[in-house]
Amino acid sequence: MPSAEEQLKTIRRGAVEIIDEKELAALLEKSIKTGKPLRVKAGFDPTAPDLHLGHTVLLQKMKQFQELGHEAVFLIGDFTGMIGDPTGKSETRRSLTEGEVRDNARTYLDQVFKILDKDKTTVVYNSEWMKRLTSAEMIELSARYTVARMLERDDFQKRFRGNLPISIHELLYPLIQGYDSVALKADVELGGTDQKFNLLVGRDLQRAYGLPPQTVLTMPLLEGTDGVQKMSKSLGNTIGISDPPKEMFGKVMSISDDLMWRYYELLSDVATDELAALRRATRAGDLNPKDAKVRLAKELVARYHSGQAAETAAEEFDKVFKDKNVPDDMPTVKSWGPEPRWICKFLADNSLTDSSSAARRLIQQGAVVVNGEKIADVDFQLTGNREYLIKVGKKRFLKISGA
RNA sequence: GGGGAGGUUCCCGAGUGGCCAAAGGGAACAGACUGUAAAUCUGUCGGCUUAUGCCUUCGGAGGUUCGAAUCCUCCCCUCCCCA
Repeated sequence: MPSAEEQLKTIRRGAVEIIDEKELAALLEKSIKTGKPLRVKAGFDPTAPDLHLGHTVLLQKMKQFQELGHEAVFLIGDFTGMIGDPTGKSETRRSLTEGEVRDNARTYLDQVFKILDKDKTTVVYNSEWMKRLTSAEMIELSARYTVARMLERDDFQKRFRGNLPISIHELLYPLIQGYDSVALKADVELGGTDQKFNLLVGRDLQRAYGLPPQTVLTMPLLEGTDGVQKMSKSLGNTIGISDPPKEMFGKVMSISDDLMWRYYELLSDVATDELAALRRATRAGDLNPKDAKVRLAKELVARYHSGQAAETAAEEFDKVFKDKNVPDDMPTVKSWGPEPRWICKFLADNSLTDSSSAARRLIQQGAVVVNGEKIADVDFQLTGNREYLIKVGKKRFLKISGA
């Protein structure tokens, strides 16, 4: 096991806040001395079935703990999921049914082990202990926290002041999440910055139950491909971890350079020192930022697909965009009888464009290339029994194979 | 229960009888520039075989009118205030 100082360096990477870093250092020292790993907990709300890179920031941090020899406890908040985390919500969230929660939890686990080491991860469901908690115990738990402290939370406070409803069960959410830390005797809990309040409740409750308080480590919310807003499905700026290799590669390549470094820091396995070197080299002009980006894109594609898929995606990418060639694998349709076909309709029928009107506009914009020649005539006819290679914009290709 | 505001094209949002396929912004797409970068600039952005043309669209259903997103009736939904 590396020294406490070395471990801290890794742990600090990308972190927004560590409460309290001195405590954590002490925990690490102790763990080294006793040979007992720390229990590092992170809870996941099984409400979102589609994971994207934003969700993996925490997993990445968990993995680092794992590699340092600690115990990763992956908590599925199946019980709390039925409440719905009120964090950042301006209104009561719909509760999920048990079935929905179970299904979501399963997809989570399928994806999670692409990052975490399955053999070194403890998976727990908080329904395990929460379902057994008696009403009396629940009341006892509630007695350890006050309404005033709950209302310190920004979102609750705003709603309270704004005379918006706060259901009682929403107040229970942080309490239960905190109780999870009690039940698990967690040493460290990881969470996004938006989770800070909940994480701190865990600390308080552990103290209230006579346990040593956990260290809280918050990670930033990853910016989406636009580089500004947090990655979220509703903003359409996500890179999904089940995106196909080419798409994932392309999306990573199109992020800005600044964002690239952010992704490196939060998502990559490239060691912190090496990363700093990469950055220096780029700034000094010794390394083309594009090459740094390729490396990142390859790493991510390899993680969620395979090394082979990453290589292929990279090759295709250069082929299409750098050398402006055509990709190896592109959709192909068979040619037809002798009669000519109007290109606009053809493009629409083969979903290269949304409609023939759209195709017409694209032609007018000079975006349609047939067999290497830019088409200018919106009336262009494709002849039957002939081979064609059609390109629409930079990314859409279609091959018509001869008869 | 009472009072008020509102539902517009992918999203936000203007439009209150014809000049509206509907301002503006965002997203998206295309072109230029590049490192497929990002940023920027330009253009497109309901559909229709080719259109000073036709069709569909402004919560839903009817109605008034030569003509409605705009007026009327009923219905559905959302939000706010009071109780």
